[in-house]
Amino acid sequence: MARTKIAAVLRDGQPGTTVDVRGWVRTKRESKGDFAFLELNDGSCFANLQVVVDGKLPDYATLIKQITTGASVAIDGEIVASPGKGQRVEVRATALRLLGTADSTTYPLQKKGHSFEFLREKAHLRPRTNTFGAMARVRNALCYAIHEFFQDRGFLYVHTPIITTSDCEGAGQQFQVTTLDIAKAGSGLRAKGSGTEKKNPDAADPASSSVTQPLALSPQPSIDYSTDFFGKKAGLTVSGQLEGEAFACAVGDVYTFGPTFRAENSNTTRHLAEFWMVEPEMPFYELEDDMALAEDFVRTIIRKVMERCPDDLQFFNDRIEPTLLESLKNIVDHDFIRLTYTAAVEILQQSGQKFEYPVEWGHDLQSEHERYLTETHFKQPVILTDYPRAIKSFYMRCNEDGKTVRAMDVLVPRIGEIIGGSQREERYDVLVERMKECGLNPDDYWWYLELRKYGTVPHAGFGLGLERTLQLITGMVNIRDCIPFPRVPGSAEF
RNA sequence: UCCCCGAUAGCUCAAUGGUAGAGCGAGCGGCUGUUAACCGCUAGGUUUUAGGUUCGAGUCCUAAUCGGGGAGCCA
Repeated sequence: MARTKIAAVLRDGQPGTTVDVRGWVRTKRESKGDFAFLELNDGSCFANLQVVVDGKLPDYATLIKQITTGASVAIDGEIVASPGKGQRVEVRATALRLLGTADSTTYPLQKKGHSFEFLREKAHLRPRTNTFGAMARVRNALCYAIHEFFQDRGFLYVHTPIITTSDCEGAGQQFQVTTLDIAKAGSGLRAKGSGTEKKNPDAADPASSSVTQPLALSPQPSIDYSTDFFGKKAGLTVSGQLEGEAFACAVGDVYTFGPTFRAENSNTTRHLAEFWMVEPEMPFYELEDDMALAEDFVRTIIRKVMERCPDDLQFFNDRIEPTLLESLKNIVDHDFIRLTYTAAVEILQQSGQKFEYPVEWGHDLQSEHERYLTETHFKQPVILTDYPRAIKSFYMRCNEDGKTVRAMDVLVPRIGEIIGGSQREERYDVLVERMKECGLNPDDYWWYLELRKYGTVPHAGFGLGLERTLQLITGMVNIRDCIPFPRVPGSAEF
């Protein structure tokens, strides 16, 4: 008999038919001597399958004692209508095989709730819990919806490199990739109190006195990268955008969807050192087209996950965030608010709200400002555009006012920025000037500039953080619970 | 990286500077077509680590480590 998944049994199982089901025991309720109930879960759906094990089965007394929370079993049985409440059908076991025990005195997952902090230390076992099983299915449904959205619209899925030698992607600190002998190269910045670190060569450089301290190895003046694997300094990608533009300016609408790495010492509920990002890039798009796509994208993928994972989302609504379904429906059903950065600053300044940081044109908006706009003022997602050029990246198209760029951020309640995008600067001369203005060397971007030198076109794109989207969709507070095995500063176990 | 808070039984948490406890989980027993099952009993501790103050420290002080929340960087 072929194994049947529990989702299929619960959805389609007809009383009178026989099945082979396998999975992990969530709980056992024993009726002395007579029979026992097993709650079986195989991850195929949120619900457990109730299995009734009769006391007359061979070796019942021995087996049932060894079947504890966490044990794995294979069961042949008959589907019967369930006389009890809570399930349409259940399985009456005719044969029971114990595949693996889980010693109840040491198995970490008990028949009770656990804190997420505790489960993060058991990342290999937490997918066996309600919350993380649901997260895995929602994450899968979300990724499916993302591909579907772009494929339906004729976008090409392109693979941009994970390893890059363009040290100048401009989106954050890179992890270094090297085959050089690290042991001889010095200690990382995380090594506290080591006297050797006092003479950091960057310490006196005002350009590096940003609030973000890189965790990557500090460059040693003596290192000759021409002897390294790629013949020059290499790192893990912080964005596939620049390479994405190369393909957008050749084969039309494209998107990338892959892992992204930032070696920033960010310790928040919204940051990971390794995360997944979706980056579409479209030729002949201007900012308005970019915004329209981004909005359609966010609303569509949320709607599809709601359609495909109703049980999982109901669980998140019941146990994690009571306003979840309401807020998701609000996003799906309403147009996003669109306004310029300048207009947003005016709203904030006239709000009468007391902010810890003052609102001033030219400064980037703080978390509290973004939250006020999305959670208090508009109570729905907001797309802000035309930010001051001084606080945005070099590749964003300059407006005629000389003060702003064609940038757009999609802000959502609870999470803040979920999408960052822009129309790209397609004018060669303007881009070169802008690079210099940002303190970059145009020579380092020679191939990126050639995209403007030869057959340049207006184009635009954006990036969406997958795990932040999962925070939005599931209501989970900490982004570390939205990725199977989180990587954050000081932590990459598993 | 900065600010704040925390670390006590397997888990979640109590405990005036003076004998370390509860709930849940676990083990055993009872009861029951049960479903966060229920009832009783039992076991379970170098109070994160290293120093210090004190007659005496889970409690006060210093440092380290780890964790959480907030901020910055950003997706």
